[in-house]
Amino acid sequence: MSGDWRADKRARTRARIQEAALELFLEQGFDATTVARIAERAGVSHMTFFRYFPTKEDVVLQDGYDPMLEEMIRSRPAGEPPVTRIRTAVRDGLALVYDADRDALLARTRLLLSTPGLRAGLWENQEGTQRLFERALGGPDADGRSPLRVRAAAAACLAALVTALTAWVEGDGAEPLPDLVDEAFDALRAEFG
Amino acid sequence: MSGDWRADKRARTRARIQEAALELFLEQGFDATTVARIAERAGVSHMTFFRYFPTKEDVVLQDGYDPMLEEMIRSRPAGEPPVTRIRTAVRDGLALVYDADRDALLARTRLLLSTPGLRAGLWENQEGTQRLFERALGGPDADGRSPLRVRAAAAACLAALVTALTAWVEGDGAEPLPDLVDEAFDALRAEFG
DNA sequence: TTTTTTGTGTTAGTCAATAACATGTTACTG
DNA sequence: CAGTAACATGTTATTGACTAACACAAAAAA
Repeated sequence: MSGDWRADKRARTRARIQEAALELFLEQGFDATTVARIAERAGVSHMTFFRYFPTKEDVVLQDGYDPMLEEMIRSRPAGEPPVTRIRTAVRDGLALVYDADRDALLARTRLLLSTPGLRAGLWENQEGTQRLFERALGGPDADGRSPLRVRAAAAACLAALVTALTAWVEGDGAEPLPDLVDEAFDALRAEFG
Repeated sequence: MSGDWRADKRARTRARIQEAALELFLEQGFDATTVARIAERAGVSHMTFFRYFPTKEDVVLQDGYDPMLEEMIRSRPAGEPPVTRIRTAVRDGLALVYDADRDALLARTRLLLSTPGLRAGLWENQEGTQRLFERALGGPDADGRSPLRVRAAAAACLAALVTALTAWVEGDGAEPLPDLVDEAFDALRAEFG
């Protein structure tokens, strides 16, 4: 088989570029770091960089959390109200990353939220997450929910998630992230109930 | 006084650039239109373009709706629940633009939502709108609402607004926009109640 | 009139992103 | 094993957004 070999190498090159980029971004800031410099540190040419990541922003934006989130939503009891399933899955999924990698998550999220260019890309990137929520809301037990209703609820869940992340970063990670997620979802229940 | 004369001329130049840009964007698409071409049609140099708009995206993104929205929120009865005030203000404010300028609003919104670069900038731009909602929620009668709760609710309102706009564009403007805003807010009440 | 302010143009530059083409390296095939 | 196809990477050149430096003109203020 050939794929194994190549896929492995590809994955390693990809990781090397991503690490080099994150280091440089944290050292000098996103805007002050050129793609050429990242490529240099990763030991590749700037063209190779763009073959792995379509834009400079994507090096930071691509997190692979969606599959895990989807799994966590699926594993929730079927009877639960959809929004609750999403809420719990988000809280517990984030808790996993939080426990394993708190500091890295904090640094990356701070970078993401404090750099205008990256913030903008964030929402673009989370279109995937929104559709994931829509599937959870409009799936099997979508009792008469209109598409608009499904989308509005999914967008609100995403808003809660991002709000929690923002508050977490602004408090410098003092409060436990999962608690903030809970608070954000509670806020929507209280305000829209 | 000097300012009057100058301010007028500035405003006219600004409007000329914005019109030229919108025309070209609708004719050829956002990406296919260069700043140089916009400047040419507006009769200015490309440097002048950037003196009026910091980025190419800002020509489309800058709508001046926030002051009107703020006024409409303020003019709501004080006893009303904050989310209802926002909801009504958004619906009625949008209805004003809708009645006066439906086709232009549709074209501009479609352009905004269908161009990746502009979509990304949308959220960045609406940070102002979100803070406006936060003022409405956390203002005088913020009975024990935590900052996080205020922000989560404001973000959800914004999500409802954008969801309604998206649905409106996707349906090619068939449904009246104000109705969609109502539906989106109803969805949140139903889903989070 | 002189001086300063303000708006604009010109020119030259940086940097992200794309395209075209060359090269080396690994995998298949006879 | 020779040869060829497939793939990853590099080199070079180009476009286009955006910035900085400096020059110039016209109107405002002195």
